[in-house]
Amino acid sequence: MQLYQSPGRAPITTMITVAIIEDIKEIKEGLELLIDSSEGFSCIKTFATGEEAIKDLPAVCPDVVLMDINLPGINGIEAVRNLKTKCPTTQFIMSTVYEDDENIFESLKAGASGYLLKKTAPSKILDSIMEVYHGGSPMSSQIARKVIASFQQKKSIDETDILTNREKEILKLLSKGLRYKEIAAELSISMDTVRTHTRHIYEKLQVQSRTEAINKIMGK
Amino acid sequence: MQLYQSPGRAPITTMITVAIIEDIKEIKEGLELLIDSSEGFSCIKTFATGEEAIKDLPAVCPDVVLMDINLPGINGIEAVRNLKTKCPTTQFIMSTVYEDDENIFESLKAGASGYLLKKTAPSKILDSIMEVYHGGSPMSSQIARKVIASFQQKKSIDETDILTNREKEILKLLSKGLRYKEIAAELSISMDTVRTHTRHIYEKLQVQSRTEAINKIMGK
DNA sequence: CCCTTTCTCACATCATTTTGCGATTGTCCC
DNA sequence: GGGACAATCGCAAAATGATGTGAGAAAGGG
Repeated sequence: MQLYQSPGRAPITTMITVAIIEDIKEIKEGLELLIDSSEGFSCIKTFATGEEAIKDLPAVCPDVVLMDINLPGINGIEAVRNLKTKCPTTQFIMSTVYEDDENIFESLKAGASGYLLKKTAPSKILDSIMEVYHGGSPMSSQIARKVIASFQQKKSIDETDILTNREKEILKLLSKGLRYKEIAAELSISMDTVRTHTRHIYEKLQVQSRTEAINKIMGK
Repeated sequence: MQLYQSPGRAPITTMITVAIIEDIKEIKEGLELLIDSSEGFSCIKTFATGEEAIKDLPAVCPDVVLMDINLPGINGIEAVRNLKTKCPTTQFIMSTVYEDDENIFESLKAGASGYLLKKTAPSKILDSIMEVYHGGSPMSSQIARKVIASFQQKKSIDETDILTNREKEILKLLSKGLRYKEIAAELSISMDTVRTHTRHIYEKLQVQSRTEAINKIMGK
């Protein structure tokens, strides 16, 4: 099946082993063909569901796994979370149609190293497998920007200029989960003053609860 | 100075304006020449120190800034932190000889969108400027991996095995700041059930408030 | 079949938070 | 001095959250 391998060539010593988890039959077989027909790559296993992968993938632990996110039953993110612990050296590349922030971050946290859109060109897919195998993290620069943006969201409390210093101080303590009476004790002021500051904070941030205020300032 | 621009060609309408902050004269002039001699790019300003840039860059706010990290006086990261607020639309690409984790993250947090090593080939530098200008985040996949690694250290809610799936679900909504009644509506269950789940969550996490629970699970 | 876990719901009570309306004291600036 | 703002405190009502107790239904394992 090595369509592009010249006959008589010395055996490839560094064959990259790949597994595919993908529920759509056509896509799965397309990827399998792409990989098996490319020199230096071998698709050693495919699965249609996360459950099957969790059951049988650890026995082989391929170099790279292409994991669909939208799977029936347990999704690809959960599958990676589970499998990454059993196959720590395996590199996981998520595959999805959506460029959804939540999924991107959850995937990365779950242990994925790369993130590809399904519309990605076949040659790019092979590049990405190579890249992740060699310690890189393939992702479009658009996705990289989202990842970076999540860093920048975390403006530390002090950068907000709409709150006074005292209000920032109160908000910090609020975010630590202290109660009004504890904050009052901490700052040696009355509980009513804490109430007043909190009210002002909420008004300025346009929220109506502690958690909302924290989320608004700290970023998600 | 447009070395590579064919004579008689129609004027470029979308010229990308670039500024360079770099204390080593040779490198600075090399970059300047590279940019000015490339079609579609214009180096409108260069600085040898962060102080000068902070003083005079806001007047021009170029599309892209190449910022050296190791500058005398205030370093490139501080300079970006300062300049990004004054020129929010300007994209900053950090330039450095070291692939240092700490610097990478601090730069990104400060507002940089890309990260290049000084050994990067000239053509790649131009590519990166284009990329960052078009909303991407150019970085080597090695650096991307480091960025991703920092994500994986953050335990996500789902990794807690002491909570049931339903409880995790409730906690996610709690962390978004929703009220009990809103959570109940969201999950189509009664408010009392939300209360019960919340109580169990608190018992398992050994906390006694929403904020404490969030802090405990989300980590610092 | 029994036991455990999970998810569900109810009633009740107390604590805490959120919100409304005032008010006093400084400080800084025009 | 007048005005704007920041920080402090008080009272009080309404809303929400936290906690105790109990309990039924469904699922899964031994």
